[in-house]
Amino acid sequence: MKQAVQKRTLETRARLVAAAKGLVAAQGYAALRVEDVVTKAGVAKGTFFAHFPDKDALMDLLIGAEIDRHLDAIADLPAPRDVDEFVTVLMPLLRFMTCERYVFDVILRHSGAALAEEIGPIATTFVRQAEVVAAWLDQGPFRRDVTPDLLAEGVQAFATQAMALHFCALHNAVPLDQRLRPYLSAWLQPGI
Amino acid sequence: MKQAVQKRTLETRARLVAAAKGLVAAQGYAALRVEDVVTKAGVAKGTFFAHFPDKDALMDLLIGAEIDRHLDAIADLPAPRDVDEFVTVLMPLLRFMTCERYVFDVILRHSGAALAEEIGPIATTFVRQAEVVAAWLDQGPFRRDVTPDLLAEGVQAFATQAMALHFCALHNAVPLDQRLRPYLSAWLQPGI
DNA sequence: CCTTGTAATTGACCGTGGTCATTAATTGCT
DNA sequence: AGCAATTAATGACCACGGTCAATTACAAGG
Repeated sequence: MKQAVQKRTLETRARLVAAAKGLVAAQGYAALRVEDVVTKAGVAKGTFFAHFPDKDALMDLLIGAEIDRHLDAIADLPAPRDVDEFVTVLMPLLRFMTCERYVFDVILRHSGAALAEEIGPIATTFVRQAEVVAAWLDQGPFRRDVTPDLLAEGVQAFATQAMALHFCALHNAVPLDQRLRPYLSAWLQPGI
Repeated sequence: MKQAVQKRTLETRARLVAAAKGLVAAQGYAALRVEDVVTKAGVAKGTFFAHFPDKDALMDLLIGAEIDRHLDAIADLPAPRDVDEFVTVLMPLLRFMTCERYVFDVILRHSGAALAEEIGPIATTFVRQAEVVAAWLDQGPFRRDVTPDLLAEGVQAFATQAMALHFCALHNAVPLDQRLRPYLSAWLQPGI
């Protein structure tokens, strides 16, 4: 007979997550060390891995939560009326996704799981993102020859492309939004 | 006064690369260990890092070379006449890129550098790939309202998206080419 | 063919993610 | 309360990528 989850377990997990959030706030994602997290949480190293399969799973959780916060804000907004507005509305989210090279890498690694059975926090946000975008696209002055779902997938593909290129263009600094706009014009309003 | 590169140096590097290629052929990319490479090459561990900044740089080299082989084959082919042919021609390359989850991750990490000053082997192949594709697009029955360069970037974006989704769809197995075709139809021939 | 400066090589060492047998805490049952 | 079964926590240990001061091989000038 299966036993219920112990209260202690939830507390420990909460302490680990809180410690991690504190450390990230102080020094960013890339600098996060499992050792530091367990020390700050006051538990042994092994305990961490009893709660998370690996460090990446914690990152998935932390970053997924942050993306969700941005999506909450975005979902409340009215549907954008053109590509410019579209990009503007998307920018805060994209800026977070590119706040650190490491963060973008984690997102890339986890976003792909969007169709798998056991999807993680980041993958879930990608599904949500596609839903929000698809809903917008249905209301705006955008092409109708393909389904909103396909259009939304394309938006994700171009956003990813723009973000990936963003990281190399350090010198040659084209801002992210300027990179994204021509992509989305061509994708959402071909021939215009 | 700067001295010329010693012959010994080139030999050592060649031995390292050869050892790595042998190991990859035997056990795949993900299982490659620096320790094994240096043992097989008959040098000390430190030597490896005198020749490559890190393990990733070796991977960049090995995978970049393999992508180049596929591009060589592709570049010789006549320009595809429609989307179906387009996808068919691209498939061998995409299949290699997705032969291992690890390989795809390495490619993602390095492809972004395509515009940076010091671009690595994989990033170089992405530039080449864009050139080949852009040349095709100029000859086929595809949209002309945007530049071939932009179209080619879009092809890369959609190919990446299709490959990323490919890895989650293990159960839900839609083949890669079937996933790519609707993307490219909508991108290259809107309204048809 | 020795001397001297530079480039290449070495391997002990470190940091960090991750494992696992052992120990401690908790719960359910009588 | 006492006992057995289950779950959580521990920390010594391992794997593997990467570092660096010391050593060796090399090439050029006298």
